[in-house]
Amino acid sequence: MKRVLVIDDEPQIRRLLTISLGKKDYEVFEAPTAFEGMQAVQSIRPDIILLDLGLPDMDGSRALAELRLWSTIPVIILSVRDAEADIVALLNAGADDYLTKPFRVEELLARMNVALRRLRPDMRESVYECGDLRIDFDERSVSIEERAIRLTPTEYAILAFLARNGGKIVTQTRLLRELWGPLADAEPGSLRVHISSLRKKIERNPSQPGRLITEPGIGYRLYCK
Amino acid sequence: MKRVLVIDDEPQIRRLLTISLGKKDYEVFEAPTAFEGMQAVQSIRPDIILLDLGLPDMDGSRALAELRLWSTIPVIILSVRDAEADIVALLNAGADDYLTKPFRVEELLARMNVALRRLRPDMRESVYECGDLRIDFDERSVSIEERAIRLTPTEYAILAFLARNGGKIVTQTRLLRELWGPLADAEPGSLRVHISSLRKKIERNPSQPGRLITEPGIGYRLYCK
DNA sequence: CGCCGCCTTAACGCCTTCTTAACGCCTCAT
DNA sequence: ATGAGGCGTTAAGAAGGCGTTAAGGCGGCG
Repeated sequence: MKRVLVIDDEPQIRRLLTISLGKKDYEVFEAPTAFEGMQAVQSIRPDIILLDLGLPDMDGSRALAELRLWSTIPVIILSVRDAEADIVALLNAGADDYLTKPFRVEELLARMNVALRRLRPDMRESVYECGDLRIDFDERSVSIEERAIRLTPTEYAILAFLARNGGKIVTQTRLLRELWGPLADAEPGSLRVHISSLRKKIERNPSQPGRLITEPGIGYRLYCK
Repeated sequence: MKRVLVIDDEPQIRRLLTISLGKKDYEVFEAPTAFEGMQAVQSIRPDIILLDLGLPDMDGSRALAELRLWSTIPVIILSVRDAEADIVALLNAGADDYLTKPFRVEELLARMNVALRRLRPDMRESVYECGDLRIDFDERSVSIEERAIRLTPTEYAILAFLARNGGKIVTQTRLLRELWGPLADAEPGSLRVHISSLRKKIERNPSQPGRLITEPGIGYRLYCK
């Protein structure tokens, strides 16, 4: 569910966008003036902005320039003007796209997707953190108290799987299947060895685990202090 | 100085683009067919691609789909077709923009800037610097303590790819795909040799790497001191 | 044609990682 | 109390990954 802010002074355009975007998993917010639009950006924190150029109170390019002083939210310009100079100026001022009215709704949606798609990598949080233990799934790195821990592939796989299950109990069979695939007839013995060596690396006192907890007869879970 | 690959079968379009983009700090490469284009992406490693839809040997959307299997290089579609369905399909298939021929050159340049601007920040930096190691992506040159290092094309490709991934672990398979393309059945053995000779050039003590770190069982990463 | 630089392949040895087996501890049920 | 089974630990062996070197092939260039 993405939030989109429509800044346009024509009520019928806002209505059209509210309806058509509302059907497509967007939460739509409206602002009739640039001034109210700027305020709305602050309070609403939209994921993307649709900005009309013909606003009564402020030139669209001025509004965009001001916005770009402090925000990198994607902005798509909607305008009746089709002059190349306008388009170039707005795109260089930081707009992400420029559509000429009357625009086609499906195309607008596709172009909104493009603008949002390029944003993903920075937005995505892919770290597990719990006490002083930290797992960065992107970097594939593990650290305790800021100190990096070296794990073997299997050890990392176990820890990552338990972390992804967020403290819930994971049965042995599920872990075995996760590590060696559903077909392999995996030995529980091998798993026990990996658990042991993993504990040596992430537990203060490996003989009394504080994180990697055994649930007797069931499996294991990652306890978050 | 950015590299742009123009894939279009009409010589006059290629000529027009080569001239007008050449004036604007672009190094222009041309390919008349989708097939040659895909090969050129491999060898040239452009920063952005302009793709015509009306290619003789392959449908443009097919070409884009294949490219997107392994690459995220920005692609702008150039086409005579103006049907909404086409535009939406291409944008959803991973295109970054869509311009209808005849297009306006200034607008194209502005839209190319937008596409390049949206890249991850670390991707569009033209130099990588870390300790005494310095990589200039524009010049394709590498230096340590101000001393220039001579690297072979493959060595440079490995180092540059690791640097662009900013210290994160890069899987062997990803590195192999990056170097020899997605189709090639690449030999890990060859990669190991290149890594070895690369280390001889950039490491103080190649037998105990301080920069180009091996992550056993996974891949490599460039460690920034 | 011969030289040179680059890439690939193969061989070998080292080292990490995984597996297996043995043993001891604990818990629980009989 | 005692035996059985689950679990943790350790050590040893096997397997495979990785680094290195040398040799051969390919293409560019004088």
